[in-house]
Amino acid sequence: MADDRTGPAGIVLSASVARRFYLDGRSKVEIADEFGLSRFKVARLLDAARESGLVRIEIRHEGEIDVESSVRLRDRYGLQHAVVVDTPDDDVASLRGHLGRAAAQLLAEVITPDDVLGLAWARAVSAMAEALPPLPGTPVVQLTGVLSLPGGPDTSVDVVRGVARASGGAAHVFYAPFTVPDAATARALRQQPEVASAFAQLPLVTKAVAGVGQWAPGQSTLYDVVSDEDRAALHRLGVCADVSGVFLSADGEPVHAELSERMIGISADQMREIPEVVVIPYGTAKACAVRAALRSGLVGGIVTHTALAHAVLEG
Amino acid sequence: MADDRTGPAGIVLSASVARRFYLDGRSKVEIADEFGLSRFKVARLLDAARESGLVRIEIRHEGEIDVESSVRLRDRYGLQHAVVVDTPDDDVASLRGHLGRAAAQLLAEVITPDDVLGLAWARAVSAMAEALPPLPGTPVVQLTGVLSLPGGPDTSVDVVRGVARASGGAAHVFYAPFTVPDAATARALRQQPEVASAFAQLPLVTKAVAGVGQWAPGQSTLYDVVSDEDRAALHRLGVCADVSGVFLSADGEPVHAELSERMIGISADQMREIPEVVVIPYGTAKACAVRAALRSGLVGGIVTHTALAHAVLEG
DNA sequence: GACAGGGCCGCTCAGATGAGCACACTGTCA
DNA sequence: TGACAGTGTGCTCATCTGAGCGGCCCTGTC
Repeated sequence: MADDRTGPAGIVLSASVARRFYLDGRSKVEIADEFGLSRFKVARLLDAARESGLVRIEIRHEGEIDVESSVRLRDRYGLQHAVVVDTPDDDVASLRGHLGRAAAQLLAEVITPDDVLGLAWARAVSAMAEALPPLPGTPVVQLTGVLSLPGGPDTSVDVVRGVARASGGAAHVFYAPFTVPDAATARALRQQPEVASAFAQLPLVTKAVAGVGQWAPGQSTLYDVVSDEDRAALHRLGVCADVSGVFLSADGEPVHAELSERMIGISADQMREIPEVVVIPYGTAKACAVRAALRSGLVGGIVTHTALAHAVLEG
Repeated sequence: MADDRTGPAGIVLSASVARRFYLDGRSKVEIADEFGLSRFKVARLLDAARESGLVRIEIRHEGEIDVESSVRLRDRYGLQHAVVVDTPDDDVASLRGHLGRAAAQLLAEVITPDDVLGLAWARAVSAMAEALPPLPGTPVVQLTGVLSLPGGPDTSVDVVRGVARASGGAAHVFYAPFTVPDAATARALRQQPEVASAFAQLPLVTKAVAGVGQWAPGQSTLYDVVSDEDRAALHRLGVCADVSGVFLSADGEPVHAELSERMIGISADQMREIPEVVVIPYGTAKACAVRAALRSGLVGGIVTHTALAHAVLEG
């Protein structure tokens, strides 16, 4: 008859004890003395209170960052950093701005004076570059050739130059297109001193930022500029995603395509050597490509929005 | 530049660590190993996370009991038990039923086979008695004379008898009115064997249940049955509350009135000797009387509803 | 380049804590 | 009455934890 933990007195006692422990920060010994219980009894009451839901602990951030999804992404894919921004995604330009700013904050936070930054070309990377505060003398390396879109934003060269100018570090840039008509031209371009010099920096790059495309119309800038034959060929090879020109199958395996021979940019092997590659994907349609990128092991960081994070996690 | 705790990476790291610690129950050492930090750093992150509101701990009960108010009442007045029922208070009969059931649960929970139960008369005490499960052979003692209301509920005798019958314990009852016309009659009644025998049990009573009245029209059954002169006399003496016929000033001091001489019931001194007296007040109008009762030190337990609890705490 | 100031970090050690064990009590059955 | 399973409680000891202290690095100044 003595004490039934589910009765009113038990509930109120548990709540009192829980309040003292969790909110007032008292030790269990103090609480035991105060209530005339043994410290073991206090421990059991507290366990029961958590078990029964009387004490609820929630981890929630008031700001823009969706910590729940961030942590889940980080844990699920063993990432170094994951930042999920809780922002409406109906307006793509605004969304890209939000992600760019979040990525800029992330980069500013994790970069050290010893880092060498690599930048691939993507619209989200441009957005990030615009929001980036001056970095501590960080050298910046261009990872991909120029994919010029009429009326589009800055080219990869412009972005790298801009970031390096602000940081005061060296800018390792090269003027070459991302794709060329044949492999021989690509080989010749790679021999050019400027290109070769930039590529020689690749092993030194410690942090890089890239976009993610899905191999489908409107989901990859690269997809949208290559020929129908190239599109079909990569489809046949099972390409699902491209990360700055590195093609991946749905399960994250790098796919070497003939098109790769005709591109001036970082390879899968080179990307693997970079300690942390941060990607900035957006749009729920890209969930499959993002999963491929995260599974590939090439990517160590992600900045995205809630809807895509959910799509990736629930798939 | 290294780690700014307010940046996205810092927030997500804090959230990860907090999740591991608070939700997964890992130790700080384990977490430190997992994240490559020192356990001190983990401790600081967790402190900062709580400080900043990233981790929120709330104590809340899903059921009828308002644990927040219960704990506050209990702490504020140093009570042994406080149970605040979160129930609408527009219908008095229904409210009394809720409080009666809660009080019955409380009593059933805290009573032991060694206890002797005293019952004063109040409508809420009747409601409690109706909801009370059989107690373990508990003797029951009547604390107050009979206040008969035409068409009212059971008298104090009926209530005591009913509870004792269910418990299988002795019923110490007496048939005498609560108030009589003069002090001499009261003294004579107290000499009667039946009354004297019941009163002789008073020092043995370990738990009692009573109502609380406020000395105002409609706020005290006693007020409503005594003469205008008595009402005025007690007003002049500064009486604010009556707890089963024990009169209290607003600051909780017992007030001895001439009327007390003409009553057959427990005195303030006798009540003080009872280890725990539980009161069951309701109606926000009684806030002042309840405060007086709780301050008096005569009362060790309270069962009430949220609105009155708030009124008492905020006054 | 030297140096003082300030903040951050990890170490030490005493105190707090939890897992596991032993014991007491209760109600049940033979 | 006595044996016994089940439950609740507190003890022991190894581990975990936090306050305080001192060292280290970074920064700004001369």
